[in-house]
Amino acid sequence: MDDGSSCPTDSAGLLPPFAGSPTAEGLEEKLRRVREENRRLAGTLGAILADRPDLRALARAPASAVATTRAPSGSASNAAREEAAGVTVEPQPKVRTVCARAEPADTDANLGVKDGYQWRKYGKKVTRDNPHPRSYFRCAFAPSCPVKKKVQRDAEDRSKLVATYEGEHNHAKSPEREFVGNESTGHAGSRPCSVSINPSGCTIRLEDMTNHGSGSRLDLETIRREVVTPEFQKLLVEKMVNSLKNDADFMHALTYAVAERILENIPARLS
DNA sequence: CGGTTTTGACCCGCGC
DNA sequence: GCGCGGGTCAAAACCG
Repeated sequence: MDDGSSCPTDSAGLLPPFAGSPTAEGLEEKLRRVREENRRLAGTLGAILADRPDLRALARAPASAVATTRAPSGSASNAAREEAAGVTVEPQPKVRTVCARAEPADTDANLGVKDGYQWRKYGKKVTRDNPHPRSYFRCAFAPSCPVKKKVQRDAEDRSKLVATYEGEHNHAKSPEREFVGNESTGHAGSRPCSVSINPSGCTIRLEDMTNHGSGSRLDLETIRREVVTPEFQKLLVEKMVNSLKNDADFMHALTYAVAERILENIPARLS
């Protein structure tokens, strides 16, 4: 799933898997049915895309430009907040895969704490198809939280990380880790920050607010009170929405996810 | 000293 | 039934 060429959510992902013994007649019959199905789907897709130039452009775009995952569904809003450092994401209710760029200094341990949640590593394993070890994480914020996360470097591209999330959090993000994300300083988690969103990179920059104004220093309690106010949160949400609206990559990923969701339902309607 | 990470051992599902 | 491989456990090591 590295460059998307083998991504199961490409055109091949529209085809249902087959089971049973692969006799020549059976395979020919399956091939014939697959071709018919593809013709029907192509026709339906063409009709859908006829009046949507943005989706047409997206359909032509390389799969690597959008997320690589198994059958996608659900809200794409998670995409924006996942993995602060240049990430393409597609969410899924139970299992979803996130691809991210790895900083050279990243270690297996700190790969687990970049998405706003607190992770506890409980295992490491070298798998057969990848020379890089796979790390296993559990959500450390709530002991009862069922979410697990697997992180492994891409077998061919060391700079690419693949994180697989299983389950959904049954709690809010850890407040202490909420501000983790300014990895260049490594101190953002313990300092009061302001939030600015970079529309081009889908990243949220956390700026030090301890030098607020001309030397006047805001104390932590003041900032905490400010941050939890509905006004601040509303402003933050509005800012995020505006930034995401202006982010072509995000909009492409979103429309791609919506298009795929629609296509998922087409075979059931036609049959 | 308590929490976290490491790592070898173990468990379990799956294919043959 | 057996072997393989992925996932998890748990004791030891490590770290702040």
